[in-house]
Amino acid sequence: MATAAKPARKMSAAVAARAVNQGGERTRERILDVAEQLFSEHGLDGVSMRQIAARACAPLALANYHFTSKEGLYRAALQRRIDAVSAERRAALSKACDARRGPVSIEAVFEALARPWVELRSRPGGLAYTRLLAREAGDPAEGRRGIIKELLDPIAREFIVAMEKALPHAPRTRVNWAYHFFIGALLLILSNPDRVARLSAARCDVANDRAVIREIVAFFSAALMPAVAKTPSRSKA
Amino acid sequence: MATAAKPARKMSAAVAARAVNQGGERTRERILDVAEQLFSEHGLDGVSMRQIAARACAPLALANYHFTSKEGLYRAALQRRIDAVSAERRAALSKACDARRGPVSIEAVFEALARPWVELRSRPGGLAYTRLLAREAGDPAEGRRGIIKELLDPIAREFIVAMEKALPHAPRTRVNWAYHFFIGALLLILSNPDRVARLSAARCDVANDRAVIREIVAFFSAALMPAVAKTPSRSKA
DNA sequence: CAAAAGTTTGAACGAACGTTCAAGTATTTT
DNA sequence: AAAATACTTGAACGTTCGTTCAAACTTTTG
Repeated sequence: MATAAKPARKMSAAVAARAVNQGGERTRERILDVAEQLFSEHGLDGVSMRQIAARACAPLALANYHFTSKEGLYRAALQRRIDAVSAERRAALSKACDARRGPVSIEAVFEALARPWVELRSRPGGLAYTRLLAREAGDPAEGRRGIIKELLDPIAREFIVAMEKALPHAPRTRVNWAYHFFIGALLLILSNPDRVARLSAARCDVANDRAVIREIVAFFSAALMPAVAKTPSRSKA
Repeated sequence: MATAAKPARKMSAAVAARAVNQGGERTRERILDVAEQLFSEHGLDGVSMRQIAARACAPLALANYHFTSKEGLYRAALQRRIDAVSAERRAALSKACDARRGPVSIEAVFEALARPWVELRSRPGGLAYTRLLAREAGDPAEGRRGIIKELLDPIAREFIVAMEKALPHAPRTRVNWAYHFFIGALLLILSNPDRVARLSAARCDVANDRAVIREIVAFFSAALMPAVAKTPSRSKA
């Protein structure tokens, strides 16, 4: 029933591009843009289909035609960009793992974990998407919808494996905790950077992609690295 | 207007106890219990006043009589337990700071930060409350309501100061980031422990208060401790 | 005991909700 | 060109929403 509204089109590839752009594809994307924005700000239950349709300058019924239901639209908004980001993260991860230099660097793993998300913020619509996904990932009712489990759990396991590979002598338990601590820290920065800025004002430049990546990677690596390998840092000590 | 519904009662102290228990105070608390539970599960917009009233076995209008509005009920649920928890955290913090031994221990500060929250989960209704507050703290729209700013920002600043006192030689910026990373990690564990369990199964006993406190305190302390103080560990060097 | 204040109740208000439908236009296929 | 498919539209469906009101009941006050 959910697939009835969007059957795979059968057409010659030659005319596909024109048809896709002139057909319903564009307003469909516009609805997704608005849904991404509003859902990220107010959550699934905090926005109405009418608000989305109105801001997208589309009739209400069109949103249901394309996405079947409100939750269908929510899922579609979450799925739209996930493949691109996951591909970016996988590329960075395999680059970190298959490097010529034998040992896997934990810094490189953490960076592969964080950079695609952090830098997505400065791409058009990316900020809204990161907040949307961070909101869903932190939702206690997330398991009921199963979106995160479907979209993020597989790659999460890959990262945990990579972390264990980078830290072969560290206790598995600690590595697993480290992953969740890292995700928690990242989610907070993505979903509610305002509070970070409020409490730390000038000290934490939460809008600066490079600063955020540098700090979070350095911090979590330091927690896991053996003491000897730590750089003494340039503080007065 | 918001105060009109609940003027301070004038009565002799002798009969106060009986009156408070037999009067409206008990159903008021029952409504708050249900609101705490349902809001924590589904968020402010995911629950209706009718659902809350029905589960509390109270007529719908009574919830509005006691709390003026839906957001008033939401705020009241958040405010109900905050003072007790904050007092507990402040006590642990000042104990960590004013100890006879001169230097402040960063482990003690982190423990004062986390323990009251983690252990609150196993008290009646505490689990729901931690999720409720974690949900609010991670909400991008949190600033608009201002509840977190009012209830948690003051004590947050106290903890950041204590952390800086415990780590006088660490860069202030890093200490500030550390605070937010810690809060993010804690929020994720409190708000969505299901995913942690899903991904790490037996490895991370997220329901075990002592294990959670031990792991998070040890991990974040290790990240901030000067390299010299760390146990060398037997890794590849 | 009466007056006053505080609490409880059921019913109702208008507004907004998600979804559906039938009738339209545009595009693609045969 | 005709048939079929895809897309768009406005209107309406029935339901649920937060809030309000007036009339009860209960407790405290004088």
